[in-house]
This record gives sequence, C-alpha cells and structure tokens, in this order.
Amino acid sequence: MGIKYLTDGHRGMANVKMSDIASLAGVSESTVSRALCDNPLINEATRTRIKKIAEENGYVLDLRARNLRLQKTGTISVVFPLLHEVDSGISDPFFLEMLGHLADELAERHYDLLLHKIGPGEPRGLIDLVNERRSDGVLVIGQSTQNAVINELATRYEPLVVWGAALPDQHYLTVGSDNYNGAVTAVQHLVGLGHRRIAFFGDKTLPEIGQRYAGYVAAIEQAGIAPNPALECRVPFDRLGARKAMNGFLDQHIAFDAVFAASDLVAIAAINVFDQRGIKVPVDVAMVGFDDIMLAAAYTPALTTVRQDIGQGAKAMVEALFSRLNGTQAASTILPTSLVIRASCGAKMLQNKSA
Amino acid sequence: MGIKYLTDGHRGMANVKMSDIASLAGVSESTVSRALCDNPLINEATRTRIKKIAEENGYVLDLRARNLRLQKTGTISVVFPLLHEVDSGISDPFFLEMLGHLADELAERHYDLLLHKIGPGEPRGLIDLVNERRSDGVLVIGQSTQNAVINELATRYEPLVVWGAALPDQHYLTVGSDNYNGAVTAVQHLVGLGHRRIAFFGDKTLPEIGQRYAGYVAAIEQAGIAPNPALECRVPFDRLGARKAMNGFLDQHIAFDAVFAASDLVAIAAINVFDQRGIKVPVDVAMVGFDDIMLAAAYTPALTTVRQDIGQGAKAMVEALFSRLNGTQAASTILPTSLVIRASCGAKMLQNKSA
DNA sequence: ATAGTTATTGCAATCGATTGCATTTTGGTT
DNA sequence: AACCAAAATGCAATCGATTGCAATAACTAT
Repeated sequence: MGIKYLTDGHRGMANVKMSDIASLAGVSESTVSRALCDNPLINEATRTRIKKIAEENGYVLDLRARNLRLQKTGTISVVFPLLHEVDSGISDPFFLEMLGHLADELAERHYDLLLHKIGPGEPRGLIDLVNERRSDGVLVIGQSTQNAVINELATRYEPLVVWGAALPDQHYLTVGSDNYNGAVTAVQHLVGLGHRRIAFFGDKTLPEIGQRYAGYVAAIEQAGIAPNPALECRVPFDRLGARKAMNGFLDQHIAFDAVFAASDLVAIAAINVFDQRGIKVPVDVAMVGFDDIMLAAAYTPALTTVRQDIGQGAKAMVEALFSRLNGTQAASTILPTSLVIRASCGAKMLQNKSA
Repeated sequence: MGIKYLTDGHRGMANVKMSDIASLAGVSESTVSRALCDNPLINEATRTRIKKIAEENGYVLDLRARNLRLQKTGTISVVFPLLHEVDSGISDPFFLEMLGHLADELAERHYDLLLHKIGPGEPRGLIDLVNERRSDGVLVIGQSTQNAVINELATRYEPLVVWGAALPDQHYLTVGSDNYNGAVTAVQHLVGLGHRRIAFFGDKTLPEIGQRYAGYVAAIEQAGIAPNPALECRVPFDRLGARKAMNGFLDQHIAFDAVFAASDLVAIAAINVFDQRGIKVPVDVAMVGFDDIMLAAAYTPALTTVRQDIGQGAKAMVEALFSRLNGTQAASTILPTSLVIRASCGAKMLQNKSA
C-alpha cells in the first residue's frame, strides 16, 4: 500500500476539488468541508487527517462555489477617481497611499479588493457597479463632484462608505479629515508668522475644498483681516488649467505674502509657477499645503502642510463598512488633522515684520 | 391582465434571478440564458421580449454562478508593491499611473481588477495568490527583488506577465522600458551639455536600475570618460535611507557636475538634499531623472527625465496576458523611451564651457 | 396530406462548495 | 447484554447560471 496522491497534470496546478479529497480520505464531502473549517462536529483525528491530505495534495477551495453557496462575494469594491489623461488629470499620490492602507485593512479581514476606476464623464459607472453585485460593499475615495449620484444611490444601497467631506443632506456614511479646522490651523500659522495678505488657491466648489475655504475665511476674519475676494485663485484639477489660473492670478498683480493651497499638489504646482516668474518660496511668499503626501517632505522647499492621517482614515472607512454589513449602526467620522511645519513658510516674514 | 413585475423589496435591490425572468416570460431558463447572450438559436421575437422583461425587472446575472459554470473568474490580479510604511516606503506615483491604465485596459475587456498589495517581507504572497485561483491571470508591477520567486512560479503558472526588466534566465513574460538605451540617451545629453563628472544615483542591484546603470556606464565610456566608482551613490528606496546615502555622498566631497538619477523620485529627493546644502540645480549641478511622472514637470526646477510610455506599457502587458490566456504565443516587449528636456539641466553648463 | 427539414425550445446534468436533517458509530450505564 | 445518549458522519438539496442533447413546433416540397 502507500499513500495515494493526486498527480497534478502537466500544467502543474492540479484542479483538486473537495470531492477528490473526500475520496482520498475515504469520507464524504460534507466531512471534508466541515473538517477544513474546523467544525467541532468532526472528530479531532479525522479532522487533522483530512487537513493533512488536503495540504499534501495542494487543495484550495474554489471561492466561486463557496460564495455562490453562501450568497456573498468576499469582495469589496474600491471606487477610485483615477484620472490620467494628459489634459485632465493628475495622479494624486494621496490616493495611492490611501489605496495601500485600504488594501491592508481588507486583506486583514480576508476580503478581496476590486478596483474600479471612474472617470469624470461616467456617472453611471458607480450605479452599474452596485447593480452587478460583484462585491459585498463599496468604498468610494473622493466624492468630488459626484455627490448627487452617490446620494441617490445611497438611498437604496446600504453598504457604502465614502471618503470625503460630510455634507448636510447626505444619506451616506463618510469618513474624512477635519478640513475646516485643518485649514484654520494652517492659516492661523501664517497669520502668526506675520502674514496679512494670504491667498487661497483651490477650487472651492468641491466639497472638501469648500470646507477648507471656509476654514481659511474664518481664520482670516478671526485675525481681524478683511477677506479679500481678489486673493482667491480658483485652481482646477488639471495641470494646464491650474497653471493658467495661477498665471492669471499673478497677472493681476495683486499683492500677497502667503498662499494657503487646498492640496499639496496645488501647492507644488504653485511653487513651480511662482519660480518661473521669479517669485521665491519661502523668501517672497510663504506657502502651506494640505494632505502631507510623501512628496511634501521631499519637495524643494519642503512643504509646510496639514497632515491627514490616511492610515486612520482607511481603517475608519473599512470599519464603518463592515458595521453596515453586519447591520450594526455606524456614524460618519471626522478625523483630526495636524500641522506639519517645514521650510516652505519659514519664520523669515515674522522677522521682517518685527525688524 | 397586465404585465407582471417582480416587486423589489424594501432594500430596493431585488434579487431577481434567471428563473424569475423565465417564469415571467413563460419560457425555460435555457431560453432566457440564450436570449440574453444573443444566441441565434432563439427566435428574434422571443429574444427581444425576454430582454425587455429582464431589463424591466432589473435583472443582472450572477457572476459567481456563471464563472463557476464556465470555470473562470473574469478577474485579473494585479500585484502591486504598495509600500507605505513610514520608514520603508515611498508611494511611487509611477505605479498609480500604471494602475490607472491597467484598469482601463482590463475594463475594456470586461475583466475585473483584483488588487493585491505585496510587501517586501512576504514572498509567499504571490504564490498563495496564484494557488487560490481567484483570478484568471496575474500582472505583476515591478519585480524588484522578487524575481527568484516569480521565476519559480512562472515555471508552473502560465498566465503571468511582469512589468520590469527582461533578465537572462527568465521564464516569464515581461514588458518594460528600454532602460539601457533610455539611460544612454540621458547621459549622452549630459555629456553633450559639457558635463564630465556625472554621478549615478540609484540602487543598481534592482534589475531595472541595473540596466540603467549599464547604460550610464556605456554612455560615459563612449564619451571617452573613465567611469569613476566614486561617482556612484547607491540610493535605497526608503526616504531616510535615501537622504542618508546622498548626504554621505556629499560628505565625501567628490567633485561632480551632473547627476543621472535612476528614477524621478530619486532625482527629486536629491534636489532637495542638495538644496539644503546650498547646491543649486541646475546652476551648480545638472540633474536628469527617469520615468517622467506627472510631478516631474511640476517640480521646481522642472525635471529633465527619460519618459516611459506607461499607457503603452499597460496595453502591452494586458495584451500579452490575454495572448497567454488564449494559448497564443507572445513575446516579452521592450518599449522605447524618449528624453524630455526641462529646466533641471539647462544649457548653462554648455555655455560656460564654450565661453 | 405526409414525410423531411429546419427553426425553436425544454430537460437535466454540471460547475464546487455548504448545511439541515437523518443515520450510523461509539461509549457509557445499569 | 441491552439500551440510551452523545458523538461522528453521510445524504441530498441548494446556490444561479450554461449547454449537449432530446423534443417539439413550424415549414417545405412532393
């Protein structure tokens, strides 16, 4: 006699299934199924024997079959604004960092991560995705301008969590940073350095940016400075549009001594445009960004910015989603931010003023 | 009488299945199945009738069931070096751009994209992924140091395509840029500008970087310059390590007038470190990068770099993978690169020389 | 009308797992 | 030895689609 093995074919990967293991072990499929998931109904001895056989024959269960039977997918969709067209997109490193953390959190729960890109012109994408029921839940990173679509969807689809700003009439769970207070802190910092004419760079029609703008205004006013609409530069997301907007702003020759940029990417682009026109950061103008992407620290000059804790954010999103899946109540979360001070807004201005 | 509808429950999403449509239409499931996939066996009239009923009742087929039956998954795994730990990782924007393009290519072919993060310390991850057969094929972005594992896997698993350098004893298909010639062009450009003491910044133990290094050496020698090992700075991937390596290089006070950085990220970090020590790019030192990530153009100074066509790369990878899935032969691909000249290595040096 | 085609449709098995219930085996008790 | 409870295992239905083959309906030509 001797131990029987299933020979795996030429392709190397034998298509071993549960019934094969069952016959090898001389038991029924039910027993194998139960043994493999440590069901206590099965005798300790048989259980280990079966497991050993399964192991030796390289058995792995077929998730399609299991999920079909269990009526689930074992998958979470992550919807992502992946914009990469030359003229319409900047791959924000912030998203990649978020994605990495989400991948971790989901892997820990043994869920797969199905990635869906969604472009600016395809609002149906999200709806279809849900209709096809390929996943047990959906995480949306960045509602940007789609919040109407998302909101409509949310009224009939529960397991949906969105990264971004919490808005008033919102039916869906959000996890996001405290944009308002983050902005307040940033602007207060600039004020503390002696800056008075602080420009706002960003597109405040986007929900998150709108909140940052509100914080900017509040901090300005609180410092006793009159908000000046001329100091606002509406910077779109695409690179060319951004440069154009910034150059247009500079062409107006409005005096300003600092910029609060709505994201690090905007800040970086601004520094670049300024540089080309001979304006040096931080010597001539102080600059604060938002996000603290990895590159913020590596930029020249290193960027002072409002840090969002992406790891926490990812964790909160996944937790909220699984609460919904389990029927537990869960509330939207607003995560605290912190100001990271680097070279892009040195203390020089303060010294100038006091001198 | 009147048309019958399946009422969808409170949750909004009715769980309509094919058998429901069958009874509504008064036909068998087989007929519905065939009608929905435009099988010509089915009468034109019934086909449209069934489709209409399916549409009205919001029917969508269950992919698990279909895939189980068809013995496939409809999914491609994308394995991704998502490193985000503070001390071990930089999220290279290059990867996100690639990911976006892959998402497009796969979506076009109606395949889902399953994302798997793989950390530096988990070589088994890739193997397990394949064993679990959750996807019909695997795309690996960046072999980095894992090529031994990948190679072993490739001997028994066919539908595998890797982004990266083509290496001698490789059993797997690769798609990658022409690292060698890209580097040659970059260095020739520096030479043409009059630079003689060109440093190499990067970790040449990684396959892709190794090829770029080879190109660097070749171009140097071809210009009649003796390669100087002291001009090589081995820059690791983590930020702190990178800074340390660069500072160490500067501490040796070896004269150099230009840097060929193995990636844009390295170039960016280098400019930053140089700046902190009073070395200005491009005034004091010229800098060329590799990749042409979005940020290269937005950096200050804008980065001269070797552009990789990521869109083409993604396309080639997916095409190669599907060839394998269809049993067609496919060969590894090497994509051409192009040099993008920007501010980081201006023509100043040349003028200095000729003056 | 009738046999012979051809165009449609249905039956039933199948993909690979899970699980309620029935059944067998084992062990303990008197 | 007989019986009962408890432990271990097996049977068979099920998840929702696809498809070879059989069966029926609709025509065509004689």
